[in-house]
Amino acid sequence: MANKVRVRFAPSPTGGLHLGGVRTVLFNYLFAKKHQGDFIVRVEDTDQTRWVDGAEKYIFDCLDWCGLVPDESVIHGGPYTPYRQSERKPIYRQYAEQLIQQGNAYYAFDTSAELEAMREKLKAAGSNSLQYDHHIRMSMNNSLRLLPEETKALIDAGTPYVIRIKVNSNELIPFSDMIRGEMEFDTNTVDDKVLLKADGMPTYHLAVVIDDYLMKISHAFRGEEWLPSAPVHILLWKYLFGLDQMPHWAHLPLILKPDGNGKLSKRDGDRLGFPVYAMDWIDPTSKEVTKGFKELGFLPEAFINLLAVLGWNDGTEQEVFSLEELIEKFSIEKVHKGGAKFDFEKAKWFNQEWIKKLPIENYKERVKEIFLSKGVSNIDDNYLGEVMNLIKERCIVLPDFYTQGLYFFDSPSSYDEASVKPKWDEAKKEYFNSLIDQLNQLESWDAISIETIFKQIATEKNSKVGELQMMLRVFLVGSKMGPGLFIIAETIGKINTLQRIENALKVFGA
RNA sequence: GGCGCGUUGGUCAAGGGGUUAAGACGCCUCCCUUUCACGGAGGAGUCACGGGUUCGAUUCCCGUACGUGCUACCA
Repeated sequence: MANKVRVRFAPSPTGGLHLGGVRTVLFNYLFAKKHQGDFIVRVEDTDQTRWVDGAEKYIFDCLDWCGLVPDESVIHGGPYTPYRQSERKPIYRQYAEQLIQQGNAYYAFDTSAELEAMREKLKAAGSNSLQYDHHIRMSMNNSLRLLPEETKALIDAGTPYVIRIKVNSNELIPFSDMIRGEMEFDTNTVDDKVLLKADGMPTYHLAVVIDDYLMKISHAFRGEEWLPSAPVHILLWKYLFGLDQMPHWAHLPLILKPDGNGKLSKRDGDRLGFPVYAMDWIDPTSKEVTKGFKELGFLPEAFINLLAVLGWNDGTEQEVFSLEELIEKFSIEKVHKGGAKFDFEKAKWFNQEWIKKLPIENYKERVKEIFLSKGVSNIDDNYLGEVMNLIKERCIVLPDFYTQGLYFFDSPSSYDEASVKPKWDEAKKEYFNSLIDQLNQLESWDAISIETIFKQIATEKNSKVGELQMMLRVFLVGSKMGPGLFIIAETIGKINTLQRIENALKVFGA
């Protein structure tokens, strides 16, 4: 395993891709790229009952959006095809049988009713453990207790069975984690996990070990929720391929709910009003849409950035990192051990930073689509670019370009009357009428010239410039918002400016 | 219940036996702007608790509490 760095992300196609999932991908990816290694995506679809149509494609779409491109996968190909576990089904049984030959596994014929009865019995007896383990396996319906010919007869008769690992009692399993350091598990607390299900599919436990071996995975990153089953995987490595072949493990901390009590779930996003999935996920049966970061107007650069610093930092004060910087600076040793609560406010801040940082060309098309979808047509690309540069520092998510910039495309549909009316009088009216006259004669339409005239008339009429500016702003924009007043006038052009002042005069006029 | 993992401000976090315990988000005040932002200057707010070890613990050790994960023929 001292060879090439090879890591894998192993999602189950069961629905939307969660924040935590993307972060796992990201850490895998960063580690691989930092060490000139390979990033593999293997689809773990061994549970046919949970398989969801479209989920696999959706996962790859998300990775694509994030810019985390696999080197090998179901759709990218590679030397270890197939990369979908359901298509590798025949491989697993052979290893399960090998374990039985070696005495490290056994056939179990217990029905789910029998298993339940066993657990009830243990519970009634006040047992601390409800597990299928060395305490009870000799009283269950399996090949350990049955005579060989009885087992054979059951199998020949087509009785459904599973294959379980046989975990020896009183063994200590040392385990080294790149993030958590040295640990030890007591096999007395580990149960005889099912390795091969009755339908012939492997469980996760068997499949990861075999595929990680076959695909020559050197480092395995996964969520902390897998830590308790690590001893099963280690035992499997020991029995099947040897511990020296085993990848280095790293168990990532969990991303928790902002308000405490558990790991972040899709439900929390719905409840608290923020996305949890990378992209919109449409449930194929219910058609229910779960909003994603992308559709809410996040930039992939920001999304990656915010995920990277949730549980990791480089020890400096830097917080804004590009993917390239992350690859360069990432180190697994600096990943936190404790879980982190997700903070949507901070997430938005990252997006704002990236909107300001990136050239608008990076996201202009997406902004254009937003305007189009809101019914603003005939958008000139150069004009849109001008507008975007003017307002980008007041946008947090992409749709803000619409709310912050609509007046560059349409005249105000209403005015902030409360700001204007109390100060409106004949003198103001007179002022704006001469402003119209003077602007009409203005030859070069630029912010400085407009401002010069604006102030010149104010001085002549002995009026307060500030108050007039506020009014002109309301006339042009509709409310007290936006960048420099005269640059707005310059941008929307002479005709629009004069038109808007006249419109406003009609409203506030007499 | 059992087993695992964790615990620095409201949140993300740096740090690590002796420090005024960084920084960021959020919040508050002020400046800039007769707008909204951006930007700038300030402010409030923290080492879970109890024992050790030590001249000295936020830092090391042990407990406790709390949080969290697992305890499926799900991953």
